Amino acid sequence: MNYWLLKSEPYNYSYDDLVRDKRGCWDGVRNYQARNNLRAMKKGDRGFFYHSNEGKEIVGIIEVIKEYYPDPTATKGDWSVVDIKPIKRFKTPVSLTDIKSVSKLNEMALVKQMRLSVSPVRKKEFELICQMGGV
DNA sequence: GCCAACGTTGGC
DNA sequence: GCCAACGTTGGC
Repeated sequence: MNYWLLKSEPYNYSYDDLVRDKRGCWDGVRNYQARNNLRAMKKGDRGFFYHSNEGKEIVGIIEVIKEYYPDPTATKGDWSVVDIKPIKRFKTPVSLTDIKSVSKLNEMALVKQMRLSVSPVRKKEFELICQMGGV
């Protein structure tokens, strides 16, 4: 199983919105590297849901429930989406500041490549952050 | 609101 | 194919 991190601005789409909807379609990605990461996702993979701009923290865990298919919101270009569902909300959200303060986590794309909206997470990083989140 | 980092575009 | 100009993201 692989692990991922998905960024969303909470005023566009928050973890609460995903919980309310029961499942969500991760659309609107317009960056090749992020798209390629979406395409590498397998059903059953897990990921973090990160709130950018407001909060700047990982708020919970999601699971990929449908592998990539064409982005219905794309009028041109070759873009993809996956479907996800919420798994568990963190007891304590893990902030970017927290992540930066842990040297083991400083290799994460979240830190090194700030603007990448869909990025891979290593198993050890995933497990450590779950612990930090109280899950 | 500012601006650094980075991606994209287009002239040459 | 290089690179300057421009646009966007997202932390601060």
